[in-house]
Amino acid sequence: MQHPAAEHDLRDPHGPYDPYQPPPKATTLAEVARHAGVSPSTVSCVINGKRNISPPTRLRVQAAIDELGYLPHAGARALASSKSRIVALAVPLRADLYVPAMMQIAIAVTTAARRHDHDVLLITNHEGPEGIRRVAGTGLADAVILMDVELHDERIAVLRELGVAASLIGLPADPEGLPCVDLDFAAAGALAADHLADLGHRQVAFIGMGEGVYRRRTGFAERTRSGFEDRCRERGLRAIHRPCDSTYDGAAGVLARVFEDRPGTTALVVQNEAMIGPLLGLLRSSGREVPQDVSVLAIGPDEPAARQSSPRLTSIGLPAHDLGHRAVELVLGENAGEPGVIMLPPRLAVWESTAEPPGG
Amino acid sequence: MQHPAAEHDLRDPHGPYDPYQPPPKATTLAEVARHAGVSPSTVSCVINGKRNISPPTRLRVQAAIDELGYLPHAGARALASSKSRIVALAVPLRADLYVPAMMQIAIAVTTAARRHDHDVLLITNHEGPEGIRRVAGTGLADAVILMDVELHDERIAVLRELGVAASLIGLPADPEGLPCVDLDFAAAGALAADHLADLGHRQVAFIGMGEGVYRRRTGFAERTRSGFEDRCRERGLRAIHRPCDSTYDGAAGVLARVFEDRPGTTALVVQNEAMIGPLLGLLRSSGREVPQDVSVLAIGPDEPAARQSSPRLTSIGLPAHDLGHRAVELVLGENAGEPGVIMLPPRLAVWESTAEPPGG
DNA sequence: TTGTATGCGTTATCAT
DNA sequence: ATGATAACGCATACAA
Repeated sequence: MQHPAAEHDLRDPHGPYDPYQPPPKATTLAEVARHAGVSPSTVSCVINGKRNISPPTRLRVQAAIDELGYLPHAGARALASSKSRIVALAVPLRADLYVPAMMQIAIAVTTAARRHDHDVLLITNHEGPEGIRRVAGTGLADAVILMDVELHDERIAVLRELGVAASLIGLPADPEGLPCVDLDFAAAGALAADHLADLGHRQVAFIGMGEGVYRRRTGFAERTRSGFEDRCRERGLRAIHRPCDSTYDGAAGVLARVFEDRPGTTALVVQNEAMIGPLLGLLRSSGREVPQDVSVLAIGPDEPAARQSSPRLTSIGLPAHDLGHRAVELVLGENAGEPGVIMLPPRLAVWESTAEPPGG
Repeated sequence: MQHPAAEHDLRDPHGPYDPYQPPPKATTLAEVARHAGVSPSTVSCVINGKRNISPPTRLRVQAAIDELGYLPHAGARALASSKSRIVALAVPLRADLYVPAMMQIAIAVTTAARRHDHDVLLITNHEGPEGIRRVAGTGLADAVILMDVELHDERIAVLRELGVAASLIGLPADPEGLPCVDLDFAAAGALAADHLADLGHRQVAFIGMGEGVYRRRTGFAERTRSGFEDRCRERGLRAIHRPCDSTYDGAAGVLARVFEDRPGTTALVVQNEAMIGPLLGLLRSSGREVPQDVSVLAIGPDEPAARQSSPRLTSIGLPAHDLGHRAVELVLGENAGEPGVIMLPPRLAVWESTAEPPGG
C-alpha cells in the first residue's frame, strides 16, 4: 500500500503517461550477499573497507553490487553506526550581507563535504538556534558549520552545550574550543593601506559596511577597519572611515560627503561589495576617472566579479572556496575538532583600478 | 568507545577548556515510555498523532518528553517508516545565472519544507545527475526539487526512471508527469511590451541574457523574448533583441550597438539582472537620463534590489519566495505529485525608470 | 579471511 | 484506548 496507484497500474498502453511506475523496491545488503555467495558482514566490510577482504571475494561482491544496482539505505546506516554522514550548514538570512559570497561558500562546503562522503543539510536562521539543537539532537547531522558568525553569536552556546562537532566561518569574540576559519580581515585592511601608501597616496577614505553591520557584528567589519587605520597611521596616511548602507542613494551620499570633508582624497577602499558598482558609476558621472583621478580598492568581493567590472578592480578577494573547504576540513578532516583559529592570509590582486595619485 | 576522549576526561579543573564534554547520550523512546508509565507504541503515536490517545495519557507522555528533552532519532525513524523527511534541492553551479535569486529560492524552499516537517539537503551539479540517483536510491531524500531546469535537462530522465517524488522550478520541453512551477516569462515579456506601448514608445530594445544561455537552455530566456516580440508586433512596436553577456564591457558594447543600429530607441527591457547596474551607469555617463531620455524596464530581478537602485526600477520581479514555496507544495503538499504546470503571473511594479518617450 | 548473531531506535501490525 | 512485538537494513563484536 505504499504506492496506492500501483493497484490500478494495469499497464494500459492507451492511457496517458502514468507517473506511478512500480518503484523498483530497493535491494538490500542481504540480497547482495546472497547474490555474491558471501555473508552480509563481508558485503558491509567491502563497502566500508573495514577489514581485509581477499581480492577474489571483493571482486565478486563488487560485481553483485553493480549488477543489482545496490545502494545502502541511509537511515539504516545511520541507525547502526550512529553516524548520519550529514553536516548541517547554518546560513544567515540577513539582507545586508553579500549574497553571492554566501552562495559560493555554501557550494564550496557542499563539494568539500562530498569528498568526505558527507552530505549537506541546510538550516536557516528562521528556526533560530533551536534548529541546531534539533538536527544535532535527532542525529540528523553529526556536524555543524556556522556561516556568518557574529561576535556574540547565540548559536555558539548551543554548540557548546550539545558538544556537537562544529566549525565556524567567521570569528566570534570567544572561539575557545571551537575551530574557526575566516579571512584575516585585519591583515586585509593593512594590506590595502600598504598598497595605497606604496603608490604614493597620502589621503584615503575607507567606505565600509552599513551601520547596522557595525552595531551588530562588529567582527570582520571592525577588524578590517582597525587593521586599515593602524597601518595608515604607521605609514603616515591620512584616513577617514565612513559606513555605507547598501543603497544607491546611500552610496551617493557617502561619496559626496567624503569629497566634501576631504577634497584631497585620492583613493577609496570599499568593503561593501554590493556598492562597488554604484560607486564606480557615481565616480564616473561626477567626472572622476578611475584610476587617474581616484584609485579604488575593493575588499571582500568574489574574484570573478571583480574582474568583470570596468575598470577591472584591484581587490582583496573573499576566498569563498577556501573558507568552505577549510570549514569542512576542520569538522570532518584528519584532526577534526582541534580547536584552532585559521586566519586565511589576504591576497591582493592588482588590476586597473589603482594607480599613483594625480600629480603623485 | 564512541567518544575516546572520555577516557581521560578526569574533570581536571586546571586544564584548559575541554571540548569533550561527555555528550549526554540521547534518550530513547523506550525511556520516555518507561518514564511515563506507558508502552513505546503509545509514545510513538503521541508523537506522530497516529491514533486516538486519551487526553490524560497524552499529557503524561508529553510531560515525559519535555522533561527528558527527548528527540526522536532521525535514522531510526527513516528506517522504520521508510521516510526520511528530507527533500533534496538540486542547485546549479552556473556562473551566468543570477545568484541572489538562487539563494532566495533556496531559502524559500527551506522554510517551506520546515512547515511540512521536512529538511533540505543540498546537492550540486558537481555530482551530476548521479547525485539525484544517490540521494533517492539510498533513501536519504524522499523528494527532489530541481532548480534552474533546462529545456532538455538530463536530470529529468533520472527522476522519471527512479519514480521519485519531484518538482521542477523552471519549465522543461516535456514536463509530462512532473509538476513544474515557473514565472510565466512569456506573459512577462508581453506585459513589458504593453507597458511601454501604453506609455507611447514606438521603438524599443530587448537586452537579453548571455548567448550561452540561449544556446543551452532556451527556456525562460527564449519565452520572454518571444512573448515580448509577439506583443510588440501586435501593438505596433518596433523591437530589436540583443543578447548580453554578464560583463561590464559586454554591456557597454551591446548598448552602443543598440543606439547605433536604432538611434530612435526610447526604451530598454533588460533581462540580465546582473547588468542592470552597469547599464544604468553607462546610460548616465553617455548623457542619457532615465527615464527622461530612455525608459528602462527590468525583467527578473529580486524586488528589493530593484527598489535600491537609482532611479528605482520599474520591473517585473522574480517571485523567488513563491517559486520556492510552490515547489515544496507541489512535492509535499496535499495533492503532491499531481503533474501540473504552474505559471506564476508576472507582476509589474511601476517605479521611476519608465516614462513617456521624449517628445511623446 | 570470513560467517554468525545481536543491537541500533522507531514504526506498524497485531492483539487485548 | 493501549500494549506486546516483529520488522526495518545495516554495522560490528565475536566466533570460527
